[in-house]
Amino acid sequence: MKETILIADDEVNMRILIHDFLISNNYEVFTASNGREAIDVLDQNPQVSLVILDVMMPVMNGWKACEIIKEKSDVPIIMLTAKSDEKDELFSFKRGADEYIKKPFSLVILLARIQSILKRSINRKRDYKRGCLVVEHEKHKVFVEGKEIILSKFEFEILYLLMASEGRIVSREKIIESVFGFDYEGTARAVDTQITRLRKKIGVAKKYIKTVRGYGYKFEVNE
Amino acid sequence: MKETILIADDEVNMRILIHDFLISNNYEVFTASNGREAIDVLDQNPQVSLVILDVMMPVMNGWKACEIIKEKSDVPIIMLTAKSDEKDELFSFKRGADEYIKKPFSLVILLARIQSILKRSINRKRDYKRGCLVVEHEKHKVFVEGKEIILSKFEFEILYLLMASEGRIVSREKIIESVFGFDYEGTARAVDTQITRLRKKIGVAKKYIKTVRGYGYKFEVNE
DNA sequence: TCCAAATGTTACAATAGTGTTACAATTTCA
DNA sequence: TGAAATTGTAACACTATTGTAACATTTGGA
Repeated sequence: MKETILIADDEVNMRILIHDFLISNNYEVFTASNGREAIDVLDQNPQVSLVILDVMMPVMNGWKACEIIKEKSDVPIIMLTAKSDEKDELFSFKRGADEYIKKPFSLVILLARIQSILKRSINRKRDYKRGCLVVEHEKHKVFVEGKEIILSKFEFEILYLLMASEGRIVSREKIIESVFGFDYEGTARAVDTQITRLRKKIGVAKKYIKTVRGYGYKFEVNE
Repeated sequence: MKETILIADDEVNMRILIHDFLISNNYEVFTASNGREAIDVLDQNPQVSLVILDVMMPVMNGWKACEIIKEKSDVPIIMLTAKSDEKDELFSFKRGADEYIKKPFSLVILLARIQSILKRSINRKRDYKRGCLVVEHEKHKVFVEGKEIILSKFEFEILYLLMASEGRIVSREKIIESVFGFDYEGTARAVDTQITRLRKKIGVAKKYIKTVRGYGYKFEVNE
């Protein structure tokens, strides 16, 4: 059974970006363009298991929506904000938000937070074990044949993204969008370099990371 | 581009009701009065992006039709039933239905489910199973008699295009436009070469790719 | 501040994919 | 039947894609 996530953001591109990313990671997704709408969708769909609220929205902002939602249910809430003001963060937590993510953020980080929260609320799996490769997201650790491997931030996130998309092709554009951030300006070849470094570091586990010529990369275990 | 929906229900009033409602909501609609007809319509119109099946129909009921349709492709299916029996619901899901709506239902609910499903499956390509040939779009894999075949990008895309156009002739121009891109500058003979290579790689499944002299190529399974 | 790690770009090598050509095979139709 | 049109296919040269090392910059800590 798929988990259902509700996204509320007034920027349509942001909604689509997150929506598509979550769909491709096997979630059911609803969207809303302001706080009022989010509350309506939530009333109609009690199966929603997590809410993502942008702080800045017309009609009803994220803070207010968060407060109202938390009065009625204890569905977990992630707040998104462009402000880096510490006061805002405190403000969100006081109103019951479970997580607080500053824009811009990478989708992989968002996914990790979502999985972390869902695990907390329904005992969901978030570490990956495939063949001789183990990735523990919370501890940010990677093991190959039981031996710990130190990866850089991007190497880790690319590996995590590929494993979360096991069996499916992940294009360079997708990797850039999800890992480097949607405002990344560089060339797609940077992905190749990261993949090369990742493969070198994980040694024998490199066999799981396959190149799909013309499309991108794919994580796959043949056994 | 309008989405196309196929409705199969033996009650003519119900067909007309749903048909008119969907037309007025800007969908393209086909209708069928039993499961057998639904499958025929689907075979003739691979662009159908969602199927609504009534469970109780003469000739071939909704369960059976659902099963047969899902064997060939993964087009989303909504089952309609008058029974409120829990077992039926389980039965439908087991046979691959994506949604299950109990009669009587409001058209607004139906529309909401349709939109939700189409949103989910937009940009998601179907998998095809024909004879000894299986093509999984998302995983980008091709199997002949269960054995995986590695195809290049163009070979894969031509095969996919032909299968999506099963039974109909696809001209070289169409293939060029769809696969090579509208700005392709080369000769149409490049298609012939790709077809040759494709046939060679898929071995026994080559019998499905037929040359239609003077027109192009056609994917067809005779059994 | 300084150092080490991380990162993106560039350049070049290796590989896989592709289009064209030429000729063979087949089909069409008068 | 025989010539013309169409298609099949092998061989070749050319392109595109990817792997990777090396380098220059940037970043983040001591």
